[in-house]
Amino acid sequence: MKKTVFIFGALVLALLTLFKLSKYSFVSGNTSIEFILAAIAIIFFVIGVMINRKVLHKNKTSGKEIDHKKITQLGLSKREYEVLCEIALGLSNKEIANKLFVSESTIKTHVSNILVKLGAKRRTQAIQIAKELKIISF
Amino acid sequence: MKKTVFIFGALVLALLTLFKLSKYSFVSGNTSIEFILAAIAIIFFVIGVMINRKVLHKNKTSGKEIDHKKITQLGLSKREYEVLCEIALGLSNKEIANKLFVSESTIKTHVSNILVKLGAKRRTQAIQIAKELKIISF
DNA sequence: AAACTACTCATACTAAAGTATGAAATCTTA
DNA sequence: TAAGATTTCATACTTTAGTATGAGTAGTTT
Repeated sequence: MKKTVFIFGALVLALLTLFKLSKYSFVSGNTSIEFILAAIAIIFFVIGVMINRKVLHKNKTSGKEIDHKKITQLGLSKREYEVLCEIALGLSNKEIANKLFVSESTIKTHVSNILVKLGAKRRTQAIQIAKELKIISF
Repeated sequence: MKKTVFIFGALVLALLTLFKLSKYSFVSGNTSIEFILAAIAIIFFVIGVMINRKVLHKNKTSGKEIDHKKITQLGLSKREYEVLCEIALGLSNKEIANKLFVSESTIKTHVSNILVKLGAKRRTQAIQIAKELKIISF
């Protein structure tokens, strides 16, 4: 809300400034009217883009931003979270082990811990839960 | 690409039209310069919003609309697609069997066919591929 | 130093997933 | 009706996933 007020304030200020500038250059005759018009067009084009981006940004939270707080709340360690991301990519335990340069049994340990912490019975369910908690990007 | 060219063409045309209008009104003195400036500001503001919306719209398709054509292209039957959706929800074969009132071996057969048709080795990978192909909602 | 946490690894086991093959019933389409 | 696709089910098998337990190492905190 504060940002919206600020943006509209800046918008009004820009408008008034351009009015004064246009009148001044109109009197002095130094600056061409085309330049003023082009400047206004560009400025308001940019303002339109920026405002629209901010508005649409709020509706785009789904599947993008990750809730890092929830990760620590669940007690997931760095390594466990890493493994969780690889699971979501569809890799097997052996493939994850090769990717992270550890043994498969290590990955199995991590996976077991992940399932307990997420309250999941299977890795596929863990993916679904992680999605709902917004702790993985998809 | 064609749309981009069209939009920029319209943009240039609008600019030129406003230039002529402003000069005409400047000579005749009927219309105030403020009105012209405000009109330019509003028009380019709207143009900025519209262009930005079109650009962002392409990135917002993720996780919403389902590509039904691709489902048939892959040769997935109704039942197989049903099973695929249940897999994505994190259910086990036995749970899917109970939900759809069939035996577990039937689900296994479906799953095997799904994996072949999607080119996946595991059900977790099938979920990932189905996501990328936009054939499941998530 | 001792306690704690995270990470690592192994072994042995159970459970689930996935493959291969064959077969029967249903439904659609030529 | 015959051919083809879909759905269903079973059995036997291999592979992967997941559990339980124990244990060693490294880094951090008290």
